[in-house]
Amino acid sequence: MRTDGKPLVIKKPTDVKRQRVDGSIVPGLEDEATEVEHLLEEPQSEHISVDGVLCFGKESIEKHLKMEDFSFAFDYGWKVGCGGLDSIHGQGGDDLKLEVLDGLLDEVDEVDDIHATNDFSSTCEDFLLDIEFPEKFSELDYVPREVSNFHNSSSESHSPGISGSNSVGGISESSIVTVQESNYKNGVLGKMANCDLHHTFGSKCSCPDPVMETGRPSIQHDVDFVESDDEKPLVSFILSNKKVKSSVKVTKGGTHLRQKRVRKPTRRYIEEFSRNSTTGKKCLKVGPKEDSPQVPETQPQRGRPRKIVPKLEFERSKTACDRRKHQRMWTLAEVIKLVDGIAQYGVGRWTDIKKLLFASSSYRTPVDLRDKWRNLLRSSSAHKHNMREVEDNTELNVRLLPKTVVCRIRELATIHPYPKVRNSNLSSKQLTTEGAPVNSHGRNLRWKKSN
DNA sequence: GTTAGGG
DNA sequence: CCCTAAC
Repeated sequence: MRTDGKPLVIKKPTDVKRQRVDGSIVPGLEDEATEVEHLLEEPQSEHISVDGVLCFGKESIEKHLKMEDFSFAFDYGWKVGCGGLDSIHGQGGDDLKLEVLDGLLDEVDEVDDIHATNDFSSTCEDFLLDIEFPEKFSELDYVPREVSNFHNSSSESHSPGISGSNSVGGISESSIVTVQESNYKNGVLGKMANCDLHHTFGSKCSCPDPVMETGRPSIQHDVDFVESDDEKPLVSFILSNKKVKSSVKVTKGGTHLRQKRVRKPTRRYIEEFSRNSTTGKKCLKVGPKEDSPQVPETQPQRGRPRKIVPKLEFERSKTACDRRKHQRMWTLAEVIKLVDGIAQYGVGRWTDIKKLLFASSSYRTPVDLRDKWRNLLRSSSAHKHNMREVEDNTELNVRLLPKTVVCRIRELATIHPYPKVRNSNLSSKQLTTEGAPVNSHGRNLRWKKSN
């Protein structure tokens, strides 16, 4: 409801789509409807161009589409016989809607863990049960729009109550339909919905940047806009990750939109998006992923399951400088000490070397020793191939080391081949000269300290 | 907790 | 130097 008492009257259907109040953007009802519909549907199109979408509001996407771990639910109801949303929006929004649709479908394809088919179908099942449709949801008598692309993407699952209001004439009063989908991994739906919002309204969206709101309940933007139409469809729409709620209510007096807070996109999404945008590849496959390399649910997980640590994007933007805050250059004495330690204890006993030789150097961890040794091996290995340059003190770090130290490193390298820096002359050996067993990867197996 | 390996 | 999986 507008509080100023001056309802806006918008005549063009496309303009009805959004009104800016309080800096927020109100999605048009039909867009909402489209969104809802397509979240419930299975991508079918083989190849959908999303040119308009990807370029459209790109920044907004990156900034605003920040949703992870979102479970998602719709809660929308409508009044039937009111002429539906079609009467409100007419055909004007179809183009935009298609773009939104395409974007959504691409999202579907991009995200790893989406189980579009199964989950959607199950969702639709629930949906049907809740609202007691006389027919199966997907079989409802939806009349597709004139645009052929709709067929490509998803004409089947269009919500009849919203976009095809005439087809649900059997429902005479508003029904509240709740579709709860908590099984979604990585909150695909939430992401999609969010994406959709900003895909759709990115160009006009001037609302405050809603990024980085992970895990918190959403801010609710109240946005009003007035429909010129007499009918009063009611669409409310809940995005919930623990009750994140958005609702759009369209009444005669106006529309109430409570816009969810947006989450940052997943890391994968960002990578995918940037990859596609940089390579100029804007056509993403939608539908059955025949050769898609990213089908995580079917990939056998090797080894210990990774912890799912929600990584925030700004964590990735740490500079290399920030990452190496405590860098301390290795001195020649330290290197010699390390070489001595390795000669004495062997490769791999980094804690021993640390305790015995670097006890006073608290800043040198066993991992540091290991890394340094790895670098020394790498350098000395390269040194072998570029002897001249090294002797001329041109390129490598090893150049700063005395020849004797370099020779010792190389000698130790042959004795204790480090994985992946193994010397060719030792590649066939299965035992080191100390008799330390080497596993199939060339790794020294741990041996007793009494050795 | 330690180590390997990748970044 | 940091991170993480594997052990």
